[in-house]
Amino acid sequence: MKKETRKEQIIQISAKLFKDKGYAAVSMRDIAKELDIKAASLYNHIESKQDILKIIIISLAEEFTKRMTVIYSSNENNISKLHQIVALHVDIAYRNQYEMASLNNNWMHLENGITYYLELRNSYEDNFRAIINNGVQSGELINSNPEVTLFSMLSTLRHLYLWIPKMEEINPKELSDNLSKVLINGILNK
Amino acid sequence: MKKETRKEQIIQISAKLFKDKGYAAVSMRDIAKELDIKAASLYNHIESKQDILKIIIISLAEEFTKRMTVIYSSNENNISKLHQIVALHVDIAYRNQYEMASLNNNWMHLENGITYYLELRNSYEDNFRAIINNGVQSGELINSNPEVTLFSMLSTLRHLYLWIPKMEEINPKELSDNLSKVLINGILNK
DNA sequence: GTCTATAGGTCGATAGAC
DNA sequence: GTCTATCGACCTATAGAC
Repeated sequence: MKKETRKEQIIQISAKLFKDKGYAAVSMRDIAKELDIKAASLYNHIESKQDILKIIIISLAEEFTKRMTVIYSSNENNISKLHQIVALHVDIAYRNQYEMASLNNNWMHLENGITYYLELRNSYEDNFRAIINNGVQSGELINSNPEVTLFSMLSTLRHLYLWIPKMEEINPKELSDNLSKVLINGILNK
Repeated sequence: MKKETRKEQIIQISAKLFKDKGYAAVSMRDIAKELDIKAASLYNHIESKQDILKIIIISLAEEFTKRMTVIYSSNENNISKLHQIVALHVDIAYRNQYEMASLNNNWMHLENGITYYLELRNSYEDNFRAIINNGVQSGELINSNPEVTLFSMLSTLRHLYLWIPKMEEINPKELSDNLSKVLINGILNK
């Protein structure tokens, strides 16, 4: 197990604080206090408070977009792709509970990098939308409003991080299977 | 049509700004500028910045909890109650797009009133959970993990306000019907 | 890599004139 | 009901000693 660098510690504790109070309400003194150092010392490891936020959000957004592209480009059927999207979100949410909050709620505080973030998010959503539309066209999915289906699935998947801590008795595999059933069987044309 | 008081203007513009940037990132000067007055003038109409947040959140949380109690206590079957919950959220989301953001993302900044808010939210969630559990017991709903069903529905319904502005071509009735189909048919035991 | 000290700015809120 | 002026607290970030 590799030892965690000071920089990694700062990123991690910041993500936790950003989740609890939001980017703007967390001060450099708050972050430093959690690490038992003074705020000025943080600047030996990171460039600025903005720098911390950017690292948290962009690295996670890039992972989502890359893995979505892989799913979209595969040769599976569209129902199978939707199952894989659910599994993707469950996997990332379990390993990045704090970071997910910034992705959802703090991206508007990005100064440099907000355009790039929005490009990543749009690419992700476009692929998701295309899979749903293809599923409707092929008859795999019922012909209801695709935007509503997209919105419903995305809202659930993006906020998994809020509920995972409350569902301690369930493991990632079970959650993924259970969610797939709830989210997808409802839109199957059977 | 009753004329909007200055206080109502302040609440409304604050809710909009809180949605865009979050409570902590909005200053009294920001709010005042939108109304073309100085920040000091705001204090003739409201007590404090906290006061504004409390009014936004508590009034909306009370409406949710009251109307959920009515649904829960009615003599309809559980599927019908779930349809009514969807309609309730669609109705409130259309009329309170900005306020919904504070309910979801700014409640942790409440100083006085956070306990009351959490009581209202817990009461709401408990009634929702009971309807799902009753539906499972009666055989109306499939026997999957009720917490996952609750989480999935709540995540979608609580974030309607993010998508309503993007779905201009759909009206509230259509959205409610469409969402009911997507959310509920998936958990019907058929 | 941590500290103290501090620059330069913004914050919420109040006092008091008009 | 609005304004100007201002207080004291807190903010991010830097300089420079150790």
